[in-house]
Amino acid sequence: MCAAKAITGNLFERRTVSVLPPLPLAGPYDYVVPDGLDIEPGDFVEIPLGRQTQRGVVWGDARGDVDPAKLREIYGVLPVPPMGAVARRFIDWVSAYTLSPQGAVLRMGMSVVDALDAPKPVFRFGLARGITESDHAVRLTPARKRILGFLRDHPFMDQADILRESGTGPSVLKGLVDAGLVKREQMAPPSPFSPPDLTIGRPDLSPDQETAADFLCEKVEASRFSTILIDGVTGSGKTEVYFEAVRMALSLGRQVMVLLPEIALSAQWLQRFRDRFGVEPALWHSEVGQARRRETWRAVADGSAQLVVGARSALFLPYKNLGLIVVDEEHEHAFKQEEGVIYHARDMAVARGHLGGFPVMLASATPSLETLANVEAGRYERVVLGQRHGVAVLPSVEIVDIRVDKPERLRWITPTLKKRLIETFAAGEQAMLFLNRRGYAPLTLCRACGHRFQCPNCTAWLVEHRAWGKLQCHHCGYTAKIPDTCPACGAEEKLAPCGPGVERLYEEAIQTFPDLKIEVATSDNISGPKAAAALVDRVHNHEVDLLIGTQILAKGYHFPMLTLVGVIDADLGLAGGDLRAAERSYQLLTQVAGRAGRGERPGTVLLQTADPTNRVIKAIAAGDRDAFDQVELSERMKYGMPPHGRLAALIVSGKKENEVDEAAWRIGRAAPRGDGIVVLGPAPAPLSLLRGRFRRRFLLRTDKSVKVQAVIQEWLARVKTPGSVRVQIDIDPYSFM
DNA sequence: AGCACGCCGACT
DNA sequence: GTCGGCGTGCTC
Repeated sequence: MCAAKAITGNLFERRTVSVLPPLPLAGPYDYVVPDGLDIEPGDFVEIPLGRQTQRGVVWGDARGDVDPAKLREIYGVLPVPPMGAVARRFIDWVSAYTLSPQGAVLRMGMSVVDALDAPKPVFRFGLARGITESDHAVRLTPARKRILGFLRDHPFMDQADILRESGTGPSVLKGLVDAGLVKREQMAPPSPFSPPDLTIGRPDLSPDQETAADFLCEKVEASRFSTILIDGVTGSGKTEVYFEAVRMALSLGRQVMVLLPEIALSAQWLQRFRDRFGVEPALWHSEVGQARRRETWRAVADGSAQLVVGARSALFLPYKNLGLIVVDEEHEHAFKQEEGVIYHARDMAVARGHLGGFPVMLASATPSLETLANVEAGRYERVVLGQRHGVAVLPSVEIVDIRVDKPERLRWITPTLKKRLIETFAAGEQAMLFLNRRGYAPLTLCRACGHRFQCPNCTAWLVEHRAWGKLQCHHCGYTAKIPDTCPACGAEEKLAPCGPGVERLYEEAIQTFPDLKIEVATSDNISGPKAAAALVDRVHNHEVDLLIGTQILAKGYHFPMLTLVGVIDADLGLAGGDLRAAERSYQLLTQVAGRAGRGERPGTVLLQTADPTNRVIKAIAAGDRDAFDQVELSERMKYGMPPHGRLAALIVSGKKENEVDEAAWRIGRAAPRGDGIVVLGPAPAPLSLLRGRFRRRFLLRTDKSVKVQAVIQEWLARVKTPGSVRVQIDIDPYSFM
């Protein structure tokens, strides 16, 4: 306790603390603790800020960097469990790592505005003890008798149940309460999350899986920080194995967080969870509604939500005693947040485990090179699950050279793929065509003048969506009607779609296979868990013969009768100068390939490519992940790129191009120099115009030993940029947009 | 993030 | 002449 508090009577000796509101301020602000208020670090408090009332977290001692006369008093403490010390240190750490304000990080875990209010009281009614009806001169009407009778059999029911069961109105109940025959009691609101059932026995595991599960359980029991890669091919049963670690953590009374990419599509994962633990986990993702978010937030804070399954933002919830994090599909780029606070959830999860002193498990069939490098360096441990569980055999992968095996004009299915599709359908099996392009055609141009439809806000083509009759920008959401005439030259009926999207592929498929049930699945028509579950049901019930879709089909699904996967354009992800293009493409295509033959029937994958000698294509066809990883790692090594060196990006953006250029030039002049530091730029960012903002980019490449954050902070402190120009910092960039 | 202050276009 | 657009800056 602060000594100043003891000295009463001196107006200037006040107790002061710093409070962090969930706002992108430079840091926590100092406040005065009113007399008699008991305040500890971590408490959620209500504070005045400007002319509004804000909420924040008591961060620690006052900073004392502002005129004491300016300090205002805290209004009071909010009725929620305080934020733990580890959670606060985690926010500080993420803030320092990503170079974002602490308040911006805090905001990600305080997005539920009203979760901090006192929960609305719950009342229960029961018979007043020691009082019999005859004791009182109370008229016992039939309605009153029904209520009393019901309460005798069912003590402490809520009002709605009593009234429904007794067929009376609220006034009758109130009359009984007033007469003293029934008492009303306020109850703590029940937690919406039931504790997992830990008595369900371990499922049958293969010897491999048993060994892995035991190893993971030991790690959980040790209650020490460690990072373990669960490395196993698609279908090897990674989920079942880490479920055993989850069970162990739960049985030790610790909370568990499982991070999944694109949570909306994990209906099958949830079913497996229900089967293993007999309850619903607490879900946390963008589609969870307001009321449920509020409940979940509180249940996480008070510990009654023991298992949280979420998208990356679940990292910042105020866990009461987190003891295990699992990052499933750890290589997924969906874990990288690209806006606001820019971070990679997998890396933050490892940091969270480090601060909290518990294990973090990363699962993948195609681990990221970063993670593999950490395994090689001994920082992460690894368990390997070598074989597909059960009888399923890995699919065989064949390359189809589209330069030799040419599709017809304006067609994309090669004769070989068509033949295999026919065979598959004849055998009563299902097939999937994979094309990672939404819409009808990625580009529309005028055959008369060459005009191309471009987004007015972004450096990007407008994608035709024939289903909506619209042209759409996939970066900013801009849409326009498809005109009849060319807006540049006025020519009629000269607009031509260029290249295929899934809609166009669907058109080709129904012409080729008019008698089949064909369905398209993209984020446009399969949005949310319900739509995904319905699709899964349709495929299972064989209401679909041929599934055409984008990357949303790549992961997680298990369709036993799906035996053929055709990748329409395996070269698609390989274009462009992106550092991770090869890795990403390898991972995506491997995941897609994993959809084939997961049941008893073996699967086949056909990769259509114009470059059969490409190392990514060859590696997938050979099924040789290690060889691919080694080549890719040595390529990265050659250029000092991650995981061998460190990378950070600065994006300078603004609405006026000349201001952005001017600011970028000044930042460039102040660029750091030194051993192991290379600055590239300023260059127009690959999307040099995005959502109406002009963008210039710097890439900072350093040796591993360099403190990138400090270098960038010193760099930006040397230049002043006008308020109209924004500088975003992306530590460990993934997207090069 | 709000909310106010402040300086340029279309209206009563 | 104002009403109001959102650009810019501040909140302990």
